[in-house]
Amino acid sequence: MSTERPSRTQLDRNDWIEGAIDVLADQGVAGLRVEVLAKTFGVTKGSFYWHFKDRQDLLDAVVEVWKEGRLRDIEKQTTAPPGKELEQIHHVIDVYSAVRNRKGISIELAVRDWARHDPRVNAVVEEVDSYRLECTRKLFVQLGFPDDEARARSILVFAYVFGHSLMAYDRENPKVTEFKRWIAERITGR
Amino acid sequence: MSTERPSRTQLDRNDWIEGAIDVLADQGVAGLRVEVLAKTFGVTKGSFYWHFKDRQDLLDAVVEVWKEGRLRDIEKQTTAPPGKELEQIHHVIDVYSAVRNRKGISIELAVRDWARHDPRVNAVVEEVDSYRLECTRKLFVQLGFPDDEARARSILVFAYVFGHSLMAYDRENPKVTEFKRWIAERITGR
DNA sequence: ATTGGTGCGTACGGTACCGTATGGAAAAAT
DNA sequence: ATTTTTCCATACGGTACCGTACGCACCAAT
Repeated sequence: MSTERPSRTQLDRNDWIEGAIDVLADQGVAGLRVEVLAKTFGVTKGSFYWHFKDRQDLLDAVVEVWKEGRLRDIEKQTTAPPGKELEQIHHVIDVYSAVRNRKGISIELAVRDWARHDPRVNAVVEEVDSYRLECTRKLFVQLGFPDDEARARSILVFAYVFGHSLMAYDRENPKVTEFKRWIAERITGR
Repeated sequence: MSTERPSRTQLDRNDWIEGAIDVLADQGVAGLRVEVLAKTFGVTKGSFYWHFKDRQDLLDAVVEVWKEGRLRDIEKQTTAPPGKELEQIHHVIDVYSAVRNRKGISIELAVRDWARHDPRVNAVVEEVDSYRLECTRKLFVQLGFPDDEARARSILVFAYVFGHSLMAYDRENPKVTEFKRWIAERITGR
C-alpha cells in the first residue's frame, strides 16, 4: 500500500525491519502485525518466520536499528567546528520540529510511546536521550555557558522539540515560523 | 487489579468510564479491551453492553470526559488575581512536569498518542491545546508582554512540559529540581 | 543426475478479542 | 402480588492474529 518495492526476488532481514519501521511510524507498535506486514510485502508469514524467530525478534531488531541510527545522527548533528556551535544547535532544533522530517518525528513519537509500556525499549530511549543531552551540553559549554546551565538548556532544547511535535501546532498558522524563531532564540540566547 | 471498588452492587456508565481512563493511563488505547475491563470490575461484558452500544461508544465517552475535565482544569489554573499571574504560570509548569500528578501525565500522553491515529480524538486534543494556549497567552499579556511574544511563550510552556514528560528525565538526578527552576525562569523571565 | 540448503506457501491449532442473543435474578413500579 | 424494568451471566459465532508443521520449488554444489 505504501512502500512497495518493485518486487525484488528475495527478502532479507533488513527489508523486513525497514518495512516494520514504516509501519511503526504511522501505526505504532500496536499496528505492527506479522501477517499484515507480510501482506504489504506481497508474501505470507512463512517468509517472516524464516527470517525471524517470532514477532518479538522483529521488535528487538527494530529497536536496535533505531538506536544505532539515532546515535549516528546525534553524533553527526552535534559536532560543529569551533565558532559554528550556535548555528548547529539551531539546526538541531529545526530538524526536530520541522514539517519536513515528518517521518522521523513519527518514528520518534512511536518509539517513545512504545517505551512507556516496554521497559527494554524504555532503557534504549533513555540511553539515546542521555547521549543527545550530553552532546548538546558540550555544544553549550563550548559556547561559554557554565556546565549546569548547559545541561538545563539541553533539556529545554529536546523537551521543547519533542513537546512541539506532540502538539502538532503547525496548523495553518502563518506566524508559526516567527514563533519558532523567537523560541529558538529564547532557548539559546543569553 | 488496580482500582477495585469495594464491590458496589451496581455499576453505572461513569464507573466504566473512570475505569477505562485508569486503563488508558497505563496501557494506552490499545490495552482498552471490553472483556479485560469487565474483569477488573468483577463482572462480564454482559454488563458492559448494557451501558454501552459498543467499544467505540466507550471510547467516545472517554474522550468527552477527558475534554471536559481538561477545559475545567485549564480555566481553574489560568485564572489569577492581578499580580499573581507569574506565580500562576509557574504553578502550571509545576503541575504538568511534576512527579506527583503522574497519572495525569500518563493520561495526557496516552490521549495524545491516541490522537495520532484517530482524527476525531486529534480534533479534541487540538481544541484543548488551543484553549490552553489562549488562556496562558492572556496571562502573559497581563504581565505586560506584547501579544506575539505572549503567544510564543505559551507555546514554549506547553511544548516544554509535554516534552519533558515524554523524556521522563526524573531518573534520580539530584539537580533536576534546580534545572526545572532554571528552565521555568527562562521561559517566563524577561 | 542427485543432493542439500534456501526461501516461501499452505494448512492447522490456539488465543484473545468483539458483538449478539437470550435468560434470569432482583429491585422498582403498579 | 404481579408485572416491569434494570442489570448482569452465559453461550455462541465470527475475526484477527500468533506460532508451528510441513511441503514445494528453486538454486548451488558435487
